[in-house]
Amino acid sequence: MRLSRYFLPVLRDVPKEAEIVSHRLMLRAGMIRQQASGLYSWLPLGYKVLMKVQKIIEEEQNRSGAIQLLMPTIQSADLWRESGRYDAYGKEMLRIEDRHEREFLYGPTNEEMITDIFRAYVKSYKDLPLNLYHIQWKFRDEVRPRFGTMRSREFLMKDAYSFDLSQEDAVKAYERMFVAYMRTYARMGLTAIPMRADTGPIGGDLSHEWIVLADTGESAVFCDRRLLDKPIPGPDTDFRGDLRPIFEDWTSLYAATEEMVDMAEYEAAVPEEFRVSARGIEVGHIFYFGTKYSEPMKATVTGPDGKEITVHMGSYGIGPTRLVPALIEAFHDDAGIIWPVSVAPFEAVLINLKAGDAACDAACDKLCAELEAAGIDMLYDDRDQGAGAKFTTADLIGIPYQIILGPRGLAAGEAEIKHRKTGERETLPIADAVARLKGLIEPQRKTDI
RNA sequence: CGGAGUAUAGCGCAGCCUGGUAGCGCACCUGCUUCGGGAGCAGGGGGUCGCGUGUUCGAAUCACGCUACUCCGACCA
Repeated sequence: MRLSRYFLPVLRDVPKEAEIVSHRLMLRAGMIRQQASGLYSWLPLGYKVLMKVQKIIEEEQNRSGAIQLLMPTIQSADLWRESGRYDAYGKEMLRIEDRHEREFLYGPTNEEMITDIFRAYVKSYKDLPLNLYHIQWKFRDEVRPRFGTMRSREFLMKDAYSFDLSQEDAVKAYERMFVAYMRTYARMGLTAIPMRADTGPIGGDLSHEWIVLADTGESAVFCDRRLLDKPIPGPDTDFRGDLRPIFEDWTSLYAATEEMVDMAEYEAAVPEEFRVSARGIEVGHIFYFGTKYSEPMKATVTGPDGKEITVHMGSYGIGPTRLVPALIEAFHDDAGIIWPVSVAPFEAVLINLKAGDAACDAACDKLCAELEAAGIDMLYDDRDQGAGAKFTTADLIGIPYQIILGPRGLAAGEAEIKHRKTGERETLPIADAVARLKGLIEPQRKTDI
């Protein structure tokens, strides 16, 4: 992608409304634009990151056996009356009336709708277990939206729903999602710690949320330091097998958010040298809630003995529009964002130091074409601007590798690679640049960690 | 929902107290010179001063009302 032809409205000054670093950087890097309180447009660079995050989520959901579909944003009030949540949900739910004065709502979540789909088609125990998910915009009319897309009113959420014959089976479904979540965050380069959580208005009695440690996080958390370097289950994990040992391994060490923490229990469970008391950002939340929805909504299947069985359900949420700022909170420095390769909007940026110079343009055009042909997601800064402006932009938007070529290097037959994360620079023959960048980038794509 | 605050060009701000017809930096456009860490010079374009009502000969400026947005607290992917 040639930057001169791209749409990247970077800001020199920080808009005054932005308080936390991720919000500031998303605005400065031209990733988002606020349209109203808690409502954002995703500009091309931001959207590209959002889609990379979404793709990783999809791949790991699919790997775990969940099946993707898509439900609408607008839902009928009648469905929510069946579960009793139409009245229970309160003002956070955006209620809408259509031209016929029928009542609708902009979905804050989809338990009712997925249960409706399930009960319409699934009649036999032989069709279980089943886990259906979608990635769709949600709306919750937050009292106080803030921190950019971290807490917006309209947000994208991956929500999965599991259906099982018994509590025992439902817990297995819960464990599959648990492992899928561990892998999802790891592929984005994030260290996210599963913590026992309050079940909130969704209800239920088994719940974990994943927390990324960050000073700007909204919740206080207490956990065992040994959770931070625990190895993540690999790509060969058998999701049809017994995941109990992995689940127990991860949940054996103490970790809880402020709503759930019992300080005496925490101090008893965690030796002092391993205690971590910090702030964190919630990036995912999973629940087992039994028959809370299947019971009132009559989601049943016929069992082997011919009797009706009310299914046990769980729901599993990750917010991609929150993960993007969470990633920035985790990965940035004074100069800007530092994307992990797996979610970077571009994997490398080619900086033409003297755009307009015929020889330099020709060499850069050729190198860029070769890098693209090698499968690298490239941004090509071909703008007619000073070198400083280009370096500043590249640093700000956080592209993992900068490959720098100018008249001086061209005369020597050399290009330079700058590693955004470490600041390290290496000079190498132009002819070696493609192989070198490929070698650096490919292992970091984490497509099969 | 309680408390505090802001609203003037795309962004950041000054002007308001003490009313006299709007300014600075960046960005943008043109030309020339530049080109390894946000280049220089010269010229240029762009504003219903959030909205409404009032006071006044005259309102960005004073008064009243409204709206939007932000921050702090109670709630949440």
